[in-house]
Amino acid sequence: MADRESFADIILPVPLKQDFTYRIPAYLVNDISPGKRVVVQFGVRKLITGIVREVHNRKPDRAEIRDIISILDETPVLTPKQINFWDWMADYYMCSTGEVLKSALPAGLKLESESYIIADNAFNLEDIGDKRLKALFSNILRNPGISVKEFLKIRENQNLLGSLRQLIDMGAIRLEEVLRERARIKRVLFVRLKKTQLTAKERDKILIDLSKAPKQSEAMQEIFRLSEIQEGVITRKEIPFTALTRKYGNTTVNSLINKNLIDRISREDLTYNYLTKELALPEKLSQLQQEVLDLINEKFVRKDVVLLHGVTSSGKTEIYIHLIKEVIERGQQVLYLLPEIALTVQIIKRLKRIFGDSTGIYHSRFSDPERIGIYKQTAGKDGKLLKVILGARSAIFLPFRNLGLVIIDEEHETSYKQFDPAPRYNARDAAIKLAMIHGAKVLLGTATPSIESYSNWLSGKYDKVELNERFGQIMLPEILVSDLREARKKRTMISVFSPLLITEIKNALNRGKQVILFQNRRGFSSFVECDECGWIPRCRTCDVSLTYHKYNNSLVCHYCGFSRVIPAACDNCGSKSVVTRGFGTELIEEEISLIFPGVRVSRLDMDTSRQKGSQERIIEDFANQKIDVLVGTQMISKGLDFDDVSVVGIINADQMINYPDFRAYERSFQLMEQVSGRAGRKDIRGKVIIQTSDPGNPLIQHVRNYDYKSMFAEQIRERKLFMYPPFVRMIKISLRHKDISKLEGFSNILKENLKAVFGKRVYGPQAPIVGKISNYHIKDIILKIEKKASFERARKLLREILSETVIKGGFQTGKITIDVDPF
DNA sequence: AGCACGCCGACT
DNA sequence: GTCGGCGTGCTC
Repeated sequence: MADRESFADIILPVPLKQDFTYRIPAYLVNDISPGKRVVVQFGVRKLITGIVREVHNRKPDRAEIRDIISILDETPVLTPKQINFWDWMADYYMCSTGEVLKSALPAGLKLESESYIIADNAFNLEDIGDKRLKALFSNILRNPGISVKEFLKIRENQNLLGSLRQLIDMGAIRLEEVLRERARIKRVLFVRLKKTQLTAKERDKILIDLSKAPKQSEAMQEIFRLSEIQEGVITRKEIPFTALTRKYGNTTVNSLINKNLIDRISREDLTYNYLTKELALPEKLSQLQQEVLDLINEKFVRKDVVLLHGVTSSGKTEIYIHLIKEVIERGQQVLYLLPEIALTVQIIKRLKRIFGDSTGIYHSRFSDPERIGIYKQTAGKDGKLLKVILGARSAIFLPFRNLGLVIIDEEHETSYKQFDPAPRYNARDAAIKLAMIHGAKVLLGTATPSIESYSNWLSGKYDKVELNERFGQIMLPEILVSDLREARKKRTMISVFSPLLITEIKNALNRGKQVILFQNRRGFSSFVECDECGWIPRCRTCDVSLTYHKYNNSLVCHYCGFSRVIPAACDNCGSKSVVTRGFGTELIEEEISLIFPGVRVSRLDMDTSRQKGSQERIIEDFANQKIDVLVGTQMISKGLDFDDVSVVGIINADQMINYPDFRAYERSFQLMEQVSGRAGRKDIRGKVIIQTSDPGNPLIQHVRNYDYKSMFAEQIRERKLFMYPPFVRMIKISLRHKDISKLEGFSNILKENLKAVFGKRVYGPQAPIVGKISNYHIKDIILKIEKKASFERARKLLREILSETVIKGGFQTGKITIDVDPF
């Protein structure tokens, strides 16, 4: 080995921009390579895992360089393409590579040490003079091998760190860093024939030998049956151990093992990856679908990104399936992204039925071992290479070996954007970058394109294919508008329902059809108010009114979690008439069962689907006609196909349209069109009833006419006028401080410094809608950078100004977050 | 982000 | 006197 010292630049999971250079001890030099995980000491004692970026001989110019403690991987967990992708993400979304690491790796691959208290048994308790320390030490002796965290917990988090320090100084105890145990991977047992292949002759001999043990012979025949038989030759296959023991008993199977006929092996439990034994062929495409598929392939020759604009229920998924098939037949991998809420059992089953075990599912509801399994198999480890990955936004971080196609379904969905913590990335945009790194193609699918993607087509950056017919010529539902103002004036409202909606619900139920009611707000009501003086209970530490939750009769702050029981009387005037205002899904559900007694009504929102499997259960019950009316938030708008829904009611369209955000208009259109798409199937034309106080609103007309183009034209005019995307790129800088005057002072200094460079591109500082959260006051500054200007340069300048201003402006106690392309 | 250190006010 | 709150600085 070379006599020069070796070093490695390590990416550590901390929000610091640089890598950290450690020395590679001689005994590790041959094993280390970029992309592997290593254990290093960081700070005073903490041990953490980092990722090797580069191995080199350049000795850093600093006094202390620590050694790498150990290498965790035999083969890299990270490909060079991933490191490239991480760097891009950190740069574009203005965070550290370490923060990307935190989001990107499944939890089980990120180890952190914990401190354990080790008592010196030789130490004499009586040597401690201080009574308190003595008590503490004897407490430690009673809890051998306890972690500091645990110990603090049993001592009810009293601040004992100082006292522990004293005990360490006198030599009574010491702390030991222990890496948290790796995520335990479940293993399952299999048996298989001892020999790889058996001829018919060998098989018969075995059975003759076993003739005196009928039970064993029977089991052996079963094993033959479950193996692969071709022209009399038996090729061994792995057969679940428990399946055999259950049938033939433990001793029988063990005897076969002892007779050296079969082997028992243990494998990682990959049950989540097996499913269908029999694979189905993709459905035959309609002529129109086939034309669209051909067109997409044609467009891919010239453009890397194609937008598939297809109305709801036009059979986009089937087109995806055919496209996926083509790509994997070329030996490449496919990433199929869906918003979390659309990743339902329905779509998973559909894909697994076609692509079987080569399909991997990756999203937050899966356990850590499962995710690690998918992670490894995306790279082709564990003896298996996944071809199709169906996943939510974090699936973009998987170690693809040879990505050929990325499908981003429901590309307009806002949930592709990660809000907190950093990196605040948009998985749609990041996936396009990922595809570029791999030289892969991208298909964006949606019934209601985002304004950004549609204008990217107009500008020639993307290409576009349209699909304007629903599959099987089902008609788009008829959309009716119900004027709430008029109904209120005439006093014909029944609770929150207009007479038109009530009539349509009644008709549908009488015909044995189902109803979906959409309200994009969960809970019972949004807040309570004193009818006498107008007093509204608010959160003490956040600048919001408290939300009423009926099930536990409490008022809750949705920002910090503070809750109190609902007051019997007004805090302000003492009046007993404290009433609820606004409403959510919970109230609608209750009203329906009051107005239509005996009707089976259920609710699908975050509150009812928090438990694992409950979402699936509700959807299944509705699909199986066990529910008549389903009330839901936007969760019901995605990827669900029901055959017997004839009426969809949008309870309050104004709430969406008037939301103070520049995307509210676009978003309302998308939501209403998507929800409408749930109505009408085989035989009947569905009906959608939109309740609004503003029936003349052009947006309502566009929704009615399924007129995307007019909506787009109108919206793009406004975006241009008021300088919003896609004409500019925005960066939101959020400043938070407990001291409002410090916050105001600093935000003004920052604004001035930014203006000196960015001029009129700086907007704010302005308090957001919720101006205070958990006692932290908030101010936002927005930068709007024109499309034609260099965004890279803008980010660089911003970084410089920020670090300079923070140091000079005394804002070290404040918090700053940066959100690029915010929502 | 954690974590340790060090400086000040509130209690036994 | 000491506890513990929080501001400050550092991490190869």
